[in-house]
Amino acid sequence: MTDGVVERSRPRDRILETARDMFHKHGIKGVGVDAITEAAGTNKMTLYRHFESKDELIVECLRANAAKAGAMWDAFEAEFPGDKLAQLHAWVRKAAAMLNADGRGCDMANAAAELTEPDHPARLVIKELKEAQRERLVALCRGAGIGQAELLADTLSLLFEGARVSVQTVGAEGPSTQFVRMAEGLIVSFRGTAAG
Amino acid sequence: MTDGVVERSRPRDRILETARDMFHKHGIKGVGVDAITEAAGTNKMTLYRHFESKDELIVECLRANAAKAGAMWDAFEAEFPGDKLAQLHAWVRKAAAMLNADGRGCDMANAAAELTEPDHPARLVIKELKEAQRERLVALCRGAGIGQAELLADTLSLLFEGARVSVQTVGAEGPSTQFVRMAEGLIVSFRGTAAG
DNA sequence: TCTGGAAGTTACAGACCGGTAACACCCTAG
DNA sequence: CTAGGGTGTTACCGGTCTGTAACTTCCAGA
Repeated sequence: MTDGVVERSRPRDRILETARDMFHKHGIKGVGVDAITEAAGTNKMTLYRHFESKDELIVECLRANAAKAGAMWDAFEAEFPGDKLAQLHAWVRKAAAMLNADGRGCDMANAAAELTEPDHPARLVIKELKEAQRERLVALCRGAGIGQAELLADTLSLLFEGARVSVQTVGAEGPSTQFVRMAEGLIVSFRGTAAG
Repeated sequence: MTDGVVERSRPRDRILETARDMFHKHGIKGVGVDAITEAAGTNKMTLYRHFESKDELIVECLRANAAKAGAMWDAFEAEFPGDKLAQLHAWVRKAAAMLNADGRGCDMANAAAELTEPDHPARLVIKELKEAQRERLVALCRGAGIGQAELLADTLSLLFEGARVSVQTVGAEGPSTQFVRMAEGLIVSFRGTAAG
């Protein structure tokens, strides 16, 4: 499992990585700090030497997720330099792959569902990342020469978000199976009305 | 607040209604049975006389949500008898209204995010309701004379689901503002290719 | 070799959790 | 009037939660 992480790395990194994994699988309120530290091969005191509270650990985990997502966008640019349309199609493929990865939805969305306090520190991070992802998608659509770039980006964004919660509720054999078809169809449709 | 509910009704009904409200606002794991019974103007013993466990209470709350959703569909049929296309547009309007109701997403989806155990009794109820809703939407699309009824229903379904999590993460001023425009556009587009 | 800081260990505090036992009460149906 | 079921009250159980204190161990760098 996470033994590879446990083996050789700093306790802080092991805790962060283990917490990300366990929060993803079991939810935030479904995992205690004791369970995290034990799975990370360390102990609670060490956790509290590196993170001042569980809430801060949660925030750091979400930030780590954001960083990973950012790397994904960079990979699109690296694979298809300058070709924004190709990058957009790469995003569709990547999104579809995420749907089949496991039955769990987006960590950000799940965290938002669990952390209901309006002033919880995690909510700001969640909003920031989601807005950043939206801007990335808008930039791709605009760069691909699509007229109503914002509308297409928002539509694709909602579709993907919906597909992720769909796999979490009815499973991978539900409406989410049509995601690629929907997304590609929308891109074609929006490209056809580029002058709009 | 819920005082209207507390005033004159059976303890079981008060508990159920109060639990629905509190689960919706604060999440399932964010509310204890003590808080529910206190808000419902009763006590824990009475709760456990009517529900054998918190899990059963959760399931009953979700079933009550399902019943309420069913009533919504019936209202569409009552308002536009036989006119499936009008009912479909009514669904779009109703969905948009839900987005602006409060910052919380779908109770079913949120519950699925929180209750990660694969054999949790609530997961079955969630899946059943989501599938029932999908069938209702497919029936509406088919009845409206749309060729690819399943595809349109799934697309609208994912859009709505995505919009609900979007308001929960970035707020009501995010991509979800475009929901009606997207949905109406899709309906027009699918009607245009009815022969498909 | 010595030292200082990071990490591990054990125990604990205080709160909350879901769930139960025992008992007093009240209100309605007969 | 009386009997009984639904309800309220109090106290409690065992477990888990976040977070802390005090102490020991280890290891790298000077």
